[in-house]
Amino acid sequence: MGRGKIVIQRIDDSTSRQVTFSKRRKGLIKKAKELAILCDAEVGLIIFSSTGKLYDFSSSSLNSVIDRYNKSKIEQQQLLNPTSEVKFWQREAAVLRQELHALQENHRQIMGEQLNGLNVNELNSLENQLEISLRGIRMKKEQMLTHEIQELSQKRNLIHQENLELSRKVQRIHQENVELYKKAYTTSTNGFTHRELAVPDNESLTQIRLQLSQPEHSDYETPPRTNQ
Amino acid sequence: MGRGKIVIQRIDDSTSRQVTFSKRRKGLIKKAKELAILCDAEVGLIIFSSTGKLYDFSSSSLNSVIDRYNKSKIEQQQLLNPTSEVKFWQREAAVLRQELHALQENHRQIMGEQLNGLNVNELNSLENQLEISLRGIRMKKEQMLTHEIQELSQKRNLIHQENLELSRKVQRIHQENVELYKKAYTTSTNGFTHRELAVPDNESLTQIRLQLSQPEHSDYETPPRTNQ
DNA sequence: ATCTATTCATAATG
DNA sequence: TCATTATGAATAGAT
Repeated sequence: MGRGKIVIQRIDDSTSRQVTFSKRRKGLIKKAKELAILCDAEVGLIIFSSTGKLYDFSSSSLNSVIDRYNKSKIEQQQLLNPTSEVKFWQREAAVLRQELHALQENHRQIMGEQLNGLNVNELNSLENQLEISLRGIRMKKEQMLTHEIQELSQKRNLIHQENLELSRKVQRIHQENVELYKKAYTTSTNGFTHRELAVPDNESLTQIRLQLSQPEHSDYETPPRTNQ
Repeated sequence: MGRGKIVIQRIDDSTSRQVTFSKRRKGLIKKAKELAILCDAEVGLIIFSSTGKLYDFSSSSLNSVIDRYNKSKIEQQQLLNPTSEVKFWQREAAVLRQELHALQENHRQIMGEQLNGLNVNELNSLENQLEISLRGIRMKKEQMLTHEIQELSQKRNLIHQENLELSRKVQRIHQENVELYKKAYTTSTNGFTHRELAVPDNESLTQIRLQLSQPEHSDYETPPRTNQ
């Protein structure tokens, strides 16, 4: 790319060699930078000119890239030297790395962070996915509420039953008392006073019934939670 | 670069994020590779995908790049912590490294190893440089040869002079002998025989002269070398 | 995985 | 180093 085509071989003229070095070094570093950004890659580049001058570039820190390179090389050697256990865990790690990566990617999209690269279909699919999730969540919620309502209803019925029984009990006791009272009244010849055995009036009995049939209010403020 | 412009931020859609990661990772690694080759640089690249998978690239070995990086970082820390002696030597080393590098570059070019990147002007300049060097070398060589020739010439003259003097000496001795002979011949009345005093002929005298005028041959095989 | 309309990176140049 | 521009390369979006 230039005024003319060139063959790739050492440029003999030192001046034009230096000029070309300067231009191409700049271009190379630019492209390395772009690759790192565009493709989310980690890139390290080291250049020594023919006069020994050092130029370098790294998307992060060159030392860290070199460290990673060395580790990677060691890993590769270990893969060639197949100690089964080491190999197993390396594969395991590789698989996990992949999965993690895919998941992170998906998560970012779900969180609506990077929707730039998606077309309408993909956006629709993402929307549908989210709607399905939402529907599932709502269904679950409804189930839970329905269940809770049923439980409360049962509880209420139970309590109502108890209430009725208690009412009957009270009625019975009342009746008994009335009869005792009548008996005592008709046989008052022995001179005893019977203040303690006052006959309760109907109003009092009704109050007792009402208190029993009213459930405790606190039961509703902290409803029982179903797991999941 | 694509059907539409995109903003550089994390791609939310995981599928397209992965697709983009795959494409861009490939592109980035390709460009890192090209930079290393084209510019003679040392490059290390480490990529971890968002799922933790490791991908890497290095122009040499990632561990060596990381080591160099760590050393470089330690150096930088030491530079911030200015123990004067340490600092001094570090600067010294840096300067030397630079010089060494420049020199190596130059040397490679001079040796004609890598002329691909040079234009015609640069090639001309290199050619000129080499021609100047060559001219210098040739000049020096000529100087040396000229100097040697002069020396030899002087030597020859000297020897020729000696030769002439010796010739004259021989002539003189010959003359003396001739005269002695004549004297003896004319006064042979005492009965002595004079075999020992034979008069030498002209041919013999000439032979002696030639032998003296011819310089020793070995003098030429190991000529005297001027320093520098 | 493949294709292609677009945007982007950069080689060449001043 | 800085700015500009023509061109090839990378890649986003779609299939």
